[in-house]
Amino acid sequence: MPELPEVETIRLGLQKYLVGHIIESVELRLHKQFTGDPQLITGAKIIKVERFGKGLVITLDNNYSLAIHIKMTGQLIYQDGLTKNKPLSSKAGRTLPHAYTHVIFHLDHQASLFYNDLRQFGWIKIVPTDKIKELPFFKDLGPELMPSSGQEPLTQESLAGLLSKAKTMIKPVLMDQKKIGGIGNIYANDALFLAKINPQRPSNSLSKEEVLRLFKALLQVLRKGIAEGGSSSENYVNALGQEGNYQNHTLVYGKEGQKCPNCGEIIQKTQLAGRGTYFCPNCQR
DNA sequence: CTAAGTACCTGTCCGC
DNA sequence: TGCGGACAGGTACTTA
Repeated sequence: MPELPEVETIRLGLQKYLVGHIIESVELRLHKQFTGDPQLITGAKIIKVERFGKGLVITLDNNYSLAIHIKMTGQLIYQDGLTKNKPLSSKAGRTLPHAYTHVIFHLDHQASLFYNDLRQFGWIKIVPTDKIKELPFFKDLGPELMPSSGQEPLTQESLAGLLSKAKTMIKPVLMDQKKIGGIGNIYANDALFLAKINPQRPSNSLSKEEVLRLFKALLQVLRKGIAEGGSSSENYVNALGQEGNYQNHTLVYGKEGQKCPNCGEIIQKTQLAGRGTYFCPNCQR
């Protein structure tokens, strides 16, 4: 879920609702996920919200930014007098704050941004805006297929180049954020299915044809994910606390024992590099 | 350097 | 019904 399409959906919502707001105070209910002195950002105005891979950057007007990674179960939910009337998904907790709300940004005009995180893996860091790219996650992040903020997109040629350099299984290579930004388990499974490539194939064994199919498949599943507002198979919700729809459109992810949409063969599940891996043994050889 | 394994958390689901 | 164990998107760190 929080892969490129989910984080992009959150970004679109935050960009729409947060920009122009002033941060009046920061309420830390659990300190461990937050780094930096909240005093540095109180009174600052939010200028823009960008996404780099699965990471978010909220830029303020005082040369500081908030760098955020929601990892597995983080949620960023905006509420004000108007959005409060829209019901939150039960995945967002129905009413905020609750036991898993660890940070609250109190904004002007009685608005709030809630950070919920059941598993507490995510992080929020206050960083000088010109130092964002020095943070380990952002510094090492590889190029991505669908940049949100004007970076150069990963081309078919550069994908072919980086895949040819890796000898390990193709699926973990796709999910390596240092090589390609934004792809996680759900979309890696579906893209490999769409490209008819077995997840265990050595990365450098793909033909030119296969790399092209994979490139197109990755774009297709990521676009579909964004169009469906992300995947809420676990607890992902968008910036208004509502669920996405991609979980109802997955090709093979989560479909162990069901029929392949292509050939009718039974979809199998296995474990690859520690992650659940779904594939059609007939279509993906 | 790469690559594999494990840690970080809490909840859910499945089998006994 | 109750309980232990496996598993769940994703990095970050340690070990080999």
